[in-house]
Amino acid sequence: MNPFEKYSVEMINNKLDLTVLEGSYLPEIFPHREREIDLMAKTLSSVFHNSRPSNLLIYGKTGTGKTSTTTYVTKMLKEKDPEGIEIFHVNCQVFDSPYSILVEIANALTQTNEDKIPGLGWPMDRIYSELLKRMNRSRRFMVVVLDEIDKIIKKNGPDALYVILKLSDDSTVTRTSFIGITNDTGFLESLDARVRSRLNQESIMFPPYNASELRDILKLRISNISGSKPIDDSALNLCAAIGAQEHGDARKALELMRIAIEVSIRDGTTKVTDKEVYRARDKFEMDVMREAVATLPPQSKMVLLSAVVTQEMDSSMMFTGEIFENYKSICRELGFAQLSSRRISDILTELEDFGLLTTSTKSQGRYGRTRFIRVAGNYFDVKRYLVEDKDLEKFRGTGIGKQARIDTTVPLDSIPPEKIDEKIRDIWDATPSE
DNA sequence: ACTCCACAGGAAAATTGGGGTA
DNA sequence: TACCCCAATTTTCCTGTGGAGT
Repeated sequence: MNPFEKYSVEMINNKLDLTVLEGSYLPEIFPHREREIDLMAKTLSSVFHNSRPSNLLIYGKTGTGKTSTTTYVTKMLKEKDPEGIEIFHVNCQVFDSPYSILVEIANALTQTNEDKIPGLGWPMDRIYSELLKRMNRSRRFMVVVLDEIDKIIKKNGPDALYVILKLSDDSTVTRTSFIGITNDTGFLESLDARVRSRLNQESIMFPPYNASELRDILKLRISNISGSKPIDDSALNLCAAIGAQEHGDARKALELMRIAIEVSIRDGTTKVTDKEVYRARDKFEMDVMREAVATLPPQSKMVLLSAVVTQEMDSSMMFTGEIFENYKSICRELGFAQLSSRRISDILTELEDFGLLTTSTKSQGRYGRTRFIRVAGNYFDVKRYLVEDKDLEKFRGTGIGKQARIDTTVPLDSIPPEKIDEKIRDIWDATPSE
C-alpha cells in the first residue's frame, strides 16, 4: 500500500483544502482594513478623472496585510478599466537593482513575441529608452508596486530609487504611479529629500493587528475551508495570541493554524487543540531555520559551519577573528577557495539578518573592538542541517567559479598554494555544464 | 592623556562572466 | 574570434572607534 494513502484519503474524505490559510492566498474580504483600502482607492481613483494618481508609500510590519490589500485594490482597479490600466507588482527582494527592475517591467510590457531584454549586458540608458518606447506605445495608466522597496536602497544606495521614479516624468503618454511597500519604519529618513518628496506624496500606515482582530481573520479564513476539521476555540485564540505577540503578524497566525491542522491530521487526532498549536509553533521555527540554512550560498554555509564548530569547541563567547580562522581551515579541508576577512565580515552580517546568528559589537579595551557572536537558537539543529546539506557533504562541482570543487584525486598538498585558485579554475572550466 | 588592539564598515579598485559588435 | 560594455561580486585599502592598559 502506498504510504501516502492514509493521509491523502483523509484529506480527500474531509475535502480539506488548506490553501485559504497559505500566504499566497488572496482573500476577498479584509477585516479591519476598511480604512486602508478606502484610502488607497481614493488615491488611485484619480485615473477616472484622467489624472495621474499620487505616488503612495505603505508601511507596516510583516503580516499586517500590506501586500495582499495592495494586490487586492490594484486588482479591483484594473477590473474597472482593463484596457486603460496596467499593474505591475515587483518584489524588490528578487529584483533588487534599478537595472533588473526596469528590465523586468520592460519585459512584462512585451507585446506579441518581441525580443526579451537579456538580464545582463545592456547599458542602463538603453534599457531605459527601450522601456520608455514600449511604455509610450501602450497609452495607459500604469501602476508599479514596489514591494519591499527598502531593499533597493539598502543594496544600491539612495540614488537607485531616483532613476526608477523618474519614469513618471519621462513617460509622457503613459502616466505612471508608484506604490512603495516597506516594513522598515526608518525607511523614509534614509532617503534624500528629492526622492522622499516624490515617493511620499501619500502614505498609509498599516497598524499591527491585535489578538481579537487576528481572531476575526482566522475565523473568517477557517469558515472558507471546504470540508472541516473541528478546531477548539482555545486553539484558535492561541494562534491569535501568538500572532499578536509577534508584532500582530497575521501571516504567522494563519501559518500556525495551517500547520496545526496538518499536525492533527498526521497524528489522527479528532480535533485541533492547544497541543497541536504548540507543536505547530515548534515545527514552524524549525522549518524556518532549515529553510534559511538550505537556501544559503555555499560560502555562507561554510561561515555558518565555522560559527557552529567554533561555538561547539568553546561554548563561551566567540568573536569574528575566531570564526574567520576556523573558516579558513574548513575551506582548506573541504577544498573551497577562501574569501577575504572583509567579505566574511559582511557574510556574518547577512547571517544575522537571516536570524541564524545574533551579534553585538563590544569593545574589549586593549583587546580590541569586535562583534561577539552566537548561533541563534539550538546550534545543534543548525549543525545537523549543515552536515546533511549536499554542498558541504559531497562538494560535487555544482557551484560556480571559485565555489567549484577541487578534484580530490589530486592531493591538495601537491599543488603549490599560489596555484590553488588557478587549479580550481581549471577544474571548473573542465566541468561539463548540465 | 595617550596607545593600541581587533576589528567595523566605507570607498574604490579589481575580477568575473554574460552580452553586443566587428 | 577578439574586443569592448556592463552589472555584480570580491578584494584591497583605508579610516574610525571604545575603552583597558600604561
